Amino acid sequence: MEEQFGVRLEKLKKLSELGISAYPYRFDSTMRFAEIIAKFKDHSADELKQANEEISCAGRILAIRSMGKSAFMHLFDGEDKLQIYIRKEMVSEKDFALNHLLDIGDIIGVKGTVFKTHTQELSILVGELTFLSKSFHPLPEKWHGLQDKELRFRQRYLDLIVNPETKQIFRKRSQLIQRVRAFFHDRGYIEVETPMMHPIPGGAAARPFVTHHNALNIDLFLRVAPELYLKRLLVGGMEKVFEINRNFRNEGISLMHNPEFTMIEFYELYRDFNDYMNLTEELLLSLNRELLPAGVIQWQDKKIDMAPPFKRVKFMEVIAEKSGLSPERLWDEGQVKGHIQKHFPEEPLPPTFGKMLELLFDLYVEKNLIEPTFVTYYPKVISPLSKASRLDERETERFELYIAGMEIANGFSELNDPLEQRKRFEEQLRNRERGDDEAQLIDNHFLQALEYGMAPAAGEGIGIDRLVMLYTGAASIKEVILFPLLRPKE
RNA sequence: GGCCCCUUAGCUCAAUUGGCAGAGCAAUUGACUCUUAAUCAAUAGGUUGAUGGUUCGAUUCCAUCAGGGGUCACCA
Repeated sequence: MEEQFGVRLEKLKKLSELGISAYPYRFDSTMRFAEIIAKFKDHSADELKQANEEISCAGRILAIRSMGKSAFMHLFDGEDKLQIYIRKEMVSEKDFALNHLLDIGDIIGVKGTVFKTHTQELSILVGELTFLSKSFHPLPEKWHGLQDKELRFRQRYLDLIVNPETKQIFRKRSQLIQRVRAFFHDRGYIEVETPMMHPIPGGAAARPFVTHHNALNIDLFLRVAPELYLKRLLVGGMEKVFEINRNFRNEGISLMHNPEFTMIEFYELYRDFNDYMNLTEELLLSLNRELLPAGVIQWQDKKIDMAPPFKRVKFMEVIAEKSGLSPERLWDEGQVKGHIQKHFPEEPLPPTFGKMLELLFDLYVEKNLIEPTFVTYYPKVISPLSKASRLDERETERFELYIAGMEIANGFSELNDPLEQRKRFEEQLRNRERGDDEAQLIDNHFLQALEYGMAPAAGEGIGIDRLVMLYTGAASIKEVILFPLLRPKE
C-alpha cells in the first residue's frame, strides 16, 4: 500500500542520516541457523554462558517484540528461524537507533553470543547489528501465512518466506532429481541435451507451441518430446543415454498438467521393455530408500504402497475386464463403436479406432489404478514408435506405469525397423486426415537415421513433476512447479 | 472451451429476507530491559474485482466482463 511504502521509505532515509549504508555489498556469516541450532541446542544455559561463543549470521526479520530498551526478533535464513535479543546496554548507540528503524521483512546481519532464554529458546545476544536490505512492503500475516493460491503462485517468493512447507516441497524435488540422476550415472548412462526447438514436432501425440527464427526465417516447434533425437544417438552408438529437461505441450491446464513440464527420457541398447519395467522398479526402490523410508505415501485419504514389484496387467485385458466386452470383441472396431454409442452416448465418438480404445481405457480403467501398476501390450494403432509384440502382431511391447490414477511412465521396446516405422508414420498421417490432430508427422531425417541401422533398444520417459507430486503428497502439479503457468494479470 | 463456486483493509476472515462495512495480524503514536500469535492505550487504513441494471437504499438481487479455484473436455 502507498502509505506503508512511504513510511518505510522515510525509515530508509533516516538510516543514511545515521550514516548507515542502506545497501551494503556483503556480509560474513560464520554459521547457518541450522548449524547454530544443531551445535548448541543441547547445551544448557550455563554451558553457553561459559563458552561465550561469538558468531555472526543473517536473515530476514519475521517478527519483532519490542519492549522499549530491549527487543526480541525472529530471523529467517530461508530455511530455519532463530531468535535474536537486542539490549540497549549491549549495543552501540547507533545500532540501538537502527533497531528502532527496522521493519518486519527487513534483512539484517548480527554478531553476538549464543545464549538460552528463561524459556530455554536458543537465541543470539546481539553485540553488533548490520543493516542489509529494506522491505518496502508488509509481509503476509505471520499466523495464517499466505493462503491465497493465486498470490502464492504469482508471488512465489512470498510463499517461500512465510510458508515453510513450500520450501520442503522444492527441497524434496531437488533431492529426487539428484537421486534419479545419480541412479543413471551409476549405471553408466551419459547425460545429454538435445534440441528444445524442433523443425518437425515429434516423439509424442501432442499439439506443439510454434515459434519463429528470424535469421533463418523458419517456424520452429518447442519440443513435445526428445525421443526422436535420443534415438538418433542410439544409432550413433551411444549405448546408454538420458536427458532430464522440459517438454512443452499446447494443451489445457489441470491438476496433473502444466504446459511446460519436466521429463526424464532414457534409452539403452540391447534391452527390451521387460528390462525397463524391472529398471523402473529399481529406480523407484532407490527413490523410496532416500525419500520415503516407510515405503508408503499418503495420497488424499488413501495410503499407497510404493514397494516393488508392481502389478502388471495387459491393456486389452484390463479394458475387457472392466467393460464386459470380451478381448476379441475389443479388437472389432464396429463392436467398440457400438459399445461407446450405447453406454456413453454423451461422449463424442473418437475419429479413429485407437482413440476409441483410449477412451474406453480412460473411462473404465485409468482412475482406478491407484496402487502402482504396469499396463502392458498397448495396441499398435496407438503406439507408432513401439516394436510389435512377439506374442500378438496387433500389440506392441509397450508399458505405462500408473500410480494414484496418474500416468507416471511410458516405455517400450523401440521400433528399429525403418521400413515398418515409415508405414507407422504413414498410418499416423491417415489418422490425421480422419481428424486426429495429434497424430504424428513423418520425420524423414529420423527415418534416415534408422536406415543406417539401430540395434535393438529399450526406451522410457518418466514425468518428473508427477513423481514429485507422489513423493510430496501434493494434490496439484502447481504445488511442485515453482512458477506454474497462470493467465497474466493486468 | 462447457458447467459449478469464489473475489470485502497489505494478510487471514466477519457482516442479520436489501438498511451507517467490522475484527485479528501488519502499520502509525506512546508505555514497557526475557518476549515468543508479547502486553497495554490511542490512531489511521476501503470506489466491497470491474462495468451496467433493479431499488428510496446494493457487499447482499440481476446481467456482462476480468482473475482464480474445482470439475468435464483437450491432454500423459
